[in-house]
Amino acid sequence: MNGILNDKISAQSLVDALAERIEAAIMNGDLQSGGKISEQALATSLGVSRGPLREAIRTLEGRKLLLRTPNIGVRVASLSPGDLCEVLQVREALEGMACGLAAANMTDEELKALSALLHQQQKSVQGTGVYPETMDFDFHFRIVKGSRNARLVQMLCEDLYYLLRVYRRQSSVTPDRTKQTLREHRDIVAAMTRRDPVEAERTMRRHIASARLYVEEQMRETGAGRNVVARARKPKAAASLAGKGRRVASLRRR
Amino acid sequence: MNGILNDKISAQSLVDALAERIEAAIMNGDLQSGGKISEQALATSLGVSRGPLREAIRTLEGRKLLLRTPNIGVRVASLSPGDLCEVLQVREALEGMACGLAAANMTDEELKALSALLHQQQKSVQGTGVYPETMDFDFHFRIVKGSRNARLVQMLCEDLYYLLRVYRRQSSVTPDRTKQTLREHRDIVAAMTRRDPVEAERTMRRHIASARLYVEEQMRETGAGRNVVARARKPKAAASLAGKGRRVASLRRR
DNA sequence: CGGTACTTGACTGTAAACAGTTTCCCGACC
DNA sequence: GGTCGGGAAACTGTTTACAGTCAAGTACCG
Repeated sequence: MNGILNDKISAQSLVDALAERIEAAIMNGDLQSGGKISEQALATSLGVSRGPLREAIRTLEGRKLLLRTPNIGVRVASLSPGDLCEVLQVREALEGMACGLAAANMTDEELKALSALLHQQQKSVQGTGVYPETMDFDFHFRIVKGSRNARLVQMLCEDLYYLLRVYRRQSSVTPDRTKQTLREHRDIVAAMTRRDPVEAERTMRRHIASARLYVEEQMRETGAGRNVVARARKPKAAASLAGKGRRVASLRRR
Repeated sequence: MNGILNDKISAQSLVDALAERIEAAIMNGDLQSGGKISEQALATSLGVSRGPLREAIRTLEGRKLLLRTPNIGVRVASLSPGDLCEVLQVREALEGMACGLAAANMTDEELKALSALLHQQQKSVQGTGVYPETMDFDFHFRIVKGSRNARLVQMLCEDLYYLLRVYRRQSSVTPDRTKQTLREHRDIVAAMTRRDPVEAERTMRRHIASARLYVEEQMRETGAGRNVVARARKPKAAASLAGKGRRVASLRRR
């Protein structure tokens, strides 16, 4: 049974492994957002049967990464700029709360480490003019975990961050707000170091709100900002998820 | 939309119907929280096969109503008071945000209707000393919808409210805070009527925080407040979910 | 009498076949 | 030539069957 599919580790159940792979495929762009997915084709392509695949789809459906229309099929969610704004509002509320809690609950060591990370970011910016995305992720991740609220952590890190990463993929709107981001991060750390939950929440919310306002600005410029992503009907994105080597599956005729 | 939670129609697919029924069974207490459930037994009991049932379970798993341990089984989530506090913190953040948005985005008519609902609550309290739970739900529901943020609506109304209802079932901690609740509702409506988003958010957060503080108070009184609900190991809660009429299935020997 | 190992049983995880519905294409009719 | 109807293919939804794994109960040995 093993050897069949789990080449790496992670995901002790096939369903979880599938969910991860599909998620990755969406990130990669192997599965176009808005595109329809054929269960059969995807199953063959991944080298599994439809049972586990359907369960994996249900999982991702719960995370709003896939959308199902009864008797029609499943398609990859496409975030319009409007949707993105909604998500960012939610994130503002949640991560603001998280930051306030973190200001109260993080240990001094954790705060020191966070401060160190901030300095790294600054150094990276001075050197290359930009800093890696993972650093930003790490920054927010640490603060959220510092809230000591498991549910908050899960909602932010497992649900929202994924969505945002998908969006970043689909429309590479990576504005050059590096300098401002850095300034805002500094304010956040400052408030947290002062152990001031109210101010910590305020600065974090402002930080995220400024990202949202940027998107809204973009929306006003480029038309009403309803779906930028094509509402593709035909594409049938299923293919090209070449299973890890076996069964290349040259289906897809037509 | 119409009723409280349109449990009338909905569920065109078997999987969705199952998810709803299991959810209801958890509310009812037919499925004890913390209890283990057997796929096979539940499937027979509901008169369906394991495929759709497993998908329904995945769905509810995503909503944190069911927990799965690989190769062991699925059990109903049991919210400890600590968990409840976490959920209430999340709700405070989200619904605070929603209320602020609603103060800006609700129409005058909607505000007027909200105010009317508040008066109904007052009248009901004057008469019976208490007002129906549905009224409270309706109140919050309208405000959340008034935020005009679909994702916020979904997270609050489809995820959190269910969880809270499950909790209310499992430990009937229904404190008599009617009077205070009413006062807080009045403050909220007042702020919204003034179209003051900041104050609206603040009052709503205070409203939810006071519920959380009450729970924390209870926790301090009744021990450390780790799981009140028994970590039942044997119960095998599956039975007694008599299928929709057909196939009553008197399995369960042993 | 207690502990350990083995056997047995049930349940989860997975795959494949079956049934119902939708959609699309082609032909006939207006 | 266009439109409407019928039929076929494909896909989703569902059921059934099989294999692997875990847990508990029992028997045997120390």
